[in-house]
Amino acid sequence: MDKHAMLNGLNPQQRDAVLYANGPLLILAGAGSGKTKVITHRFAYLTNILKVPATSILAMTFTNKAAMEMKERIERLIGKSHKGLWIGTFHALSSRLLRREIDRIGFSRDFVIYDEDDSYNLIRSILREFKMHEALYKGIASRITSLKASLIGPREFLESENGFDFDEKFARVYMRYQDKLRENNALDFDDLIMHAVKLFERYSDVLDKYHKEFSHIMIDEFQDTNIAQYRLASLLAGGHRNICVVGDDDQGIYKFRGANVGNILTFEKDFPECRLIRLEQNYRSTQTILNGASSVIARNPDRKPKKLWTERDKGEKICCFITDDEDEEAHYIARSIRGLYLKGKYSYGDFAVLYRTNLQSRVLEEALRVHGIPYRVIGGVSFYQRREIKDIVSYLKVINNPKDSVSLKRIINYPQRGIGDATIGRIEDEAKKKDKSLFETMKCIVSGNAHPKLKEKIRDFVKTMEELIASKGIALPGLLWLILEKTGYLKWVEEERVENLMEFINSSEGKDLQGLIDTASLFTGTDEPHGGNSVSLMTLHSVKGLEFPVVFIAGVEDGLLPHFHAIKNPEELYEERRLFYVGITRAKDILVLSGARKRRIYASLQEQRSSRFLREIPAEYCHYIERVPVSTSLSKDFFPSSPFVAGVRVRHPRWGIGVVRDSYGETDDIKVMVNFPSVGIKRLSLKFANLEMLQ
DNA sequence: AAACTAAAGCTTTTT
DNA sequence: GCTTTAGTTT
Repeated sequence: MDKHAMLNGLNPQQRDAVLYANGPLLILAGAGSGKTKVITHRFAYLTNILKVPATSILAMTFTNKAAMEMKERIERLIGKSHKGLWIGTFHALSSRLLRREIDRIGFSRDFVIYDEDDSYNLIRSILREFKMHEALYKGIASRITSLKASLIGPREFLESENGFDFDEKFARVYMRYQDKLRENNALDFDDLIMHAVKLFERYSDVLDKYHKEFSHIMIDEFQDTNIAQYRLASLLAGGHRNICVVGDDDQGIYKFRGANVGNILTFEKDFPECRLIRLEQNYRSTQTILNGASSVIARNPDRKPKKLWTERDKGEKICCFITDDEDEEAHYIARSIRGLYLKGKYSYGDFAVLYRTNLQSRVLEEALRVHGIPYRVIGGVSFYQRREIKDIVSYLKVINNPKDSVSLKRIINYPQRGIGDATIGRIEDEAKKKDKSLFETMKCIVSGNAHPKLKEKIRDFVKTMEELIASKGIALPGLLWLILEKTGYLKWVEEERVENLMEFINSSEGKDLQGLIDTASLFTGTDEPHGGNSVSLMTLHSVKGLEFPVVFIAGVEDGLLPHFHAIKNPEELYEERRLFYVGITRAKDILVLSGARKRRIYASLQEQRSSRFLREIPAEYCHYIERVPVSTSLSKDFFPSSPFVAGVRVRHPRWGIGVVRDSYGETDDIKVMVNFPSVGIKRLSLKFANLEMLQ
C-alpha cells in the first residue's frame, strides 16, 4: 500500500496523527472519532512507508478483545501475519518480556501466573496461618492490588509507615504473600507489571537492550492506565521518546480499580515537547445524541476541553420513558425492540440493552424471553473461569511446575482422594519444617515412615502425577486426555461439564504447554463476540469500545445511575456521569432511556426517582413518554401457533426461497415476515400466501 | 470428610 | 431474593 492509499479516508487531524512518527504524541480521541483507525494506520505507516521493522513497534492495550481487534486490523493493513509482533495487553507483553529476563530478579523463567482465585487462596491460607479472620481476604486482596498498581511493594509499604491507614497486621500479610509467591515461583497479575518495572529500573543494561529493540511505543485507552503501567511504558520510551498515547479523559470509568486519569497530565509533564492532537469529529451518532451526550459530560469539572461534532443530521429524538416498576420497564423495552425489528430496518444484533448493575439483567432477560427475542448476556462467568477448566489448567500447571503449591492444592482432592483439609494441613506443616514444596514433601512422606494410612492416600496421587509429569513432552490434546483419564477426572466430573472440557481440548491443538497455560491465565474474558442475530445485554462498563444502531439504557434512576455508593463522593459521581456518557455515545441512530418509579432491589421494594443525569439532557433533544401504554401481561399475538417460526426456510410460488424472520398475529390469522433474497422482506398472511416449508 | 443448615453479604471489572 | 461462606452435624 502506498502513502496515498494509506492516508485515504482520514480527516486532517487523523492524518496528522498518523504522520507524526517521531517524538511523544498525545492523541485526545473523543468517542466515535476513529481512534482505532488512527492507531492501526499509524502502525502501518511506520512499517510500510518509513520502513520501521514491525517487530520494533510495541503496541499495548488493556483487554484481549482490543488487542485482538488491533492485531487483525494491522494484519490486514500491512499484509503480514501478526505472529511475533509486539501487539497485546500490558499483561501479556509484560509476561513475554519477563519470560526472557526474569531470572535477573530471582524468579525462574518458567514462572506461573496466578489468577484472582489463586491469589485469594494464597491470602486465605496466610490468614489461617496468622490466625486472622479469614473472611477478610477480599479486602486484603484489593488493597494489595491497589498498592501494586502504584508500585508500592511490601517493603516500600513498611517504610512509608506514616500513612493514616497503615496497619501492621496487613503489612505482615502483604509481606508474607509476596514471599510465598516467590517461593512458588509465581506472579500475580499485578506483579507482571510491577516486576517488569523493577527489572528495568534496577538493570539499565536490560533496559538499554529494549530501548534498542523497540523504536516506537503506542498505548491505547490511555485514560485507563494505572501508575505502574504508565511507568513501564515511559521507562521503555525513555531512550527514543517515540511514544504515542491515545485516550479520552471523558471515558475513564475504571478509577475504582486503580486507573489514573491523571496519567494524561503526567504524560504532558514527563514529555513536555509532546505534540497534542484532538480528534473531535464523531463518525457514529446523530447530532441529537451527540448533543445530549455533550450536555451531560459538560457538567464534569477538570476536563480536557473538547467539542465533538458530526456531519450526520439530527435524527430521532432521544426517547425517555418512566414506568411503574422494573417489570413494565423490561416489557416496554422488549416491545420497543420487537416493534423496531418488525419495521425491518434493524436485525436483533443491532440492539443493545445497557444497565448499571448485573442484577438488572434478570428482569430484562425474562421479558425478552417471553417476547421471543433472541439475546445474549455479555459478561457473567467466562469460559476460563469455569470450575472444570480451572481444574484441568491447574493439573497442567503442576505438571509444568511441580513447585506450584497453590495449583496443587486446587486439584489434590478433585476428584476425591480422601485428602481433605486436615491432611493437607499436616502436609503443609511438614513442608514448612523442611522448607520444601508441597509436592516434594509428599514424595518424602511416601518414602519415609509416616502413618501407613496417610502414606497410602498420598502414594497413589504422587504416582499419577509423576507419570503425568513424565508425559509432559507429548502433544497437547493427548496430554489433556491422559490427565482426564489417569486422574479419573472425566468419570468424576458432572455430565454437563464434559462438553466444556472437550471444547478446551480441541482448542489446545497445536499449542505448547506454556502457551496454553498463559492464555488460560491471562484470558479471562468477556471476549465473546457481540451482534450476530441476538440483542446484546451488558453493563455500561462492558460496552465501552462498542457501538450499536439502537441503544437502550435501563434503570436511569438515582441510586442506580448514579449508583448510591457513589452519590456522596463528588469524584465518584463524576465517574458515574462518565459512565452514562459512555453509554449514550454508543448509540448510532436511536437512544432510549428508561427508568421505573418502584424497583425491587434485593428483598425490598424501593421508591425511585429518575436520575439527576436525565435532567442534564436539554428537553429539546428528548421525547418524553410519561404514561406508558403497556400491561405486563402478554397479548396472545406473541405466541404464534404455527410451525413457521423464525429461522425456518420456506418457498413462495412467486418469490422463491426465503427465510422466516418472525411470525405474529392471532391463531386464525397468522402473519409471517419472510426475507427473500430476490425481493427483500415481505409480510405475508399464512392464510393466503401458500407457503411451503423446506427442510 | 461430606453433607447439612444458618448467616451474611451484595457496584462496576480486566488481567 | 439469591448466592456464597461459616459453622455444625452425621
